Amino acid sequence: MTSNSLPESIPRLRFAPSPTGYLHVGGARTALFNWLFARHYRGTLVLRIEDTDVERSTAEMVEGILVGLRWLGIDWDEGPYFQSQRMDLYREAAQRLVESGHAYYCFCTREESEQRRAQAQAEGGDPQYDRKCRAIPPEQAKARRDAGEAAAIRFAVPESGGTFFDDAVFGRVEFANSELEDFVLLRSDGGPTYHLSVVVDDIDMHMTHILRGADHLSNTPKQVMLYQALGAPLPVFAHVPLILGPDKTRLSKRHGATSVIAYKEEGIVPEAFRNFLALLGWTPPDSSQELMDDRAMIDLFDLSGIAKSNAIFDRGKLDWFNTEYIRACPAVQLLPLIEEEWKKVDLIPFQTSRDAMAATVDLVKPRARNLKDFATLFRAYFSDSFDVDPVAVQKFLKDNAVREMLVDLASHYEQETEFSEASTEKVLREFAAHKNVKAGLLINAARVALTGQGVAPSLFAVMANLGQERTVARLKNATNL
RNA sequence: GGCGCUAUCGUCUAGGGGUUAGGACGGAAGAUUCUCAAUCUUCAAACCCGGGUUCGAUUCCCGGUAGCGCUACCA
Repeated sequence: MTSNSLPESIPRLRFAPSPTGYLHVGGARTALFNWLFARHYRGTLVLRIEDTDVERSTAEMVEGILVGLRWLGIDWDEGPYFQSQRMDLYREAAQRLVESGHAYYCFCTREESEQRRAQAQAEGGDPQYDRKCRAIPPEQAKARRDAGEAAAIRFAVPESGGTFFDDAVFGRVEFANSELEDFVLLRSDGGPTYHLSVVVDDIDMHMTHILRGADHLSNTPKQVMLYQALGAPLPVFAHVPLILGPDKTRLSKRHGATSVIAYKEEGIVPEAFRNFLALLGWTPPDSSQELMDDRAMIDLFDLSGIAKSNAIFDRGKLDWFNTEYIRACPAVQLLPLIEEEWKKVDLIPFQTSRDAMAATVDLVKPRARNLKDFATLFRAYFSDSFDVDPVAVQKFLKDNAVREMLVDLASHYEQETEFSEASTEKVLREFAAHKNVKAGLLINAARVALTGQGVAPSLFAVMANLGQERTVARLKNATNL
């Protein structure tokens, strides 16, 4: 292990996912909190991959996590470190614990101990490991080891007393030691278990704050014992309540998307997702402040704002954040994301300049719910090949006389030398008066012909944006819808 | 089962010994009439239950209940 030479004033945090192939929502929120905390206090954020379970760890599994973090916009200062490359460290630590009497060799096979566990439980007894091997004298254990007998290393939990820690969000949490079994530190194959590798790494990497999901709350006393046995100071523990599905059970695939990438694919803007996630379990000092950019979240983030109770993932609220972000975001910033959506549907916009694209994005974005809308609902604003919503036709364009009036109107527009929002409106209203129909009738009908949709921005703004040529062509096409 | 944690509108939450219990999302109604998934206005909607402490508990304490978590040679 390296020696601790870092000033205490610089917080060191870590996000330590296991390589599950994708970044799930809960992990993303944990990562975000760590990131917000680290940035707020100008600390260091370390990424560490907990891949001690070799069977479940592949490069692709790791990549999935990184992809999720990158999309979310969470960066880190150190790492990624891989626990699989630090095995010696864990073995050494386990060895030291045996030597100091804090741990012992256990020769029970997994099957044996499981069998005895099951039996004890069946007899209504304690299902904990029966500590059989704890009684083996150290010299004898060593002899058996030297003879090549396979053994795990178990931590020797004190048989009485209690272990406590002061959690930054939950306060003091205390456990009776009798509740804790002699847990395995090092498997008989020489690989560390989670408890050993986390605390060895957290000590070695000088972590000052452990911000993680509350599912680790009950595990923490074991880790506290390890810190103590290893002679290391305790970091600040801060456990964060879990995110649940709408049915109040743990968020899982049953609830739909659990990978953050699924939200990218649904057209969610990363900033909006971050904002939404941050407010799941955290509230800024002014609780009425919900829409926040990264700067505001970083400035305001603090452990004191973290809730104790679990939160339910509310998709509706996420969509609201998303619409708010799209609306507030300048079109030029949105454009790269929108272009990705266009690519997916092979849409090549007819606009000849980015300024023109941006202007059109600005026109339609108040009605956008997600990025996909720009390639689907709003397709007609960027492409001449677009679908016409049959419901809209039914509602506004079912009358043949109206369709013909649109064609008639088109020829009026064709002759205009000016083609602005004001002039197009003037022409249409005068035309309607002539025909003795309500302007609204024509406006709604023209909307469908121009955009394929029953919902759109102000019609004349749409006309001005589309330009004279396209407006005329689409109106003339009204009889074919 | 044991242990731990939690409990305010449907959801995210604020608050806190005396409040009309606040905000946001969602919902409902209305306005606008050039559509609405835009905008504006209005409304409905909560302190889990039972004891205790107290002049007074939603708030503090205890118990219950419920939910979640942990209880692996997974992380």
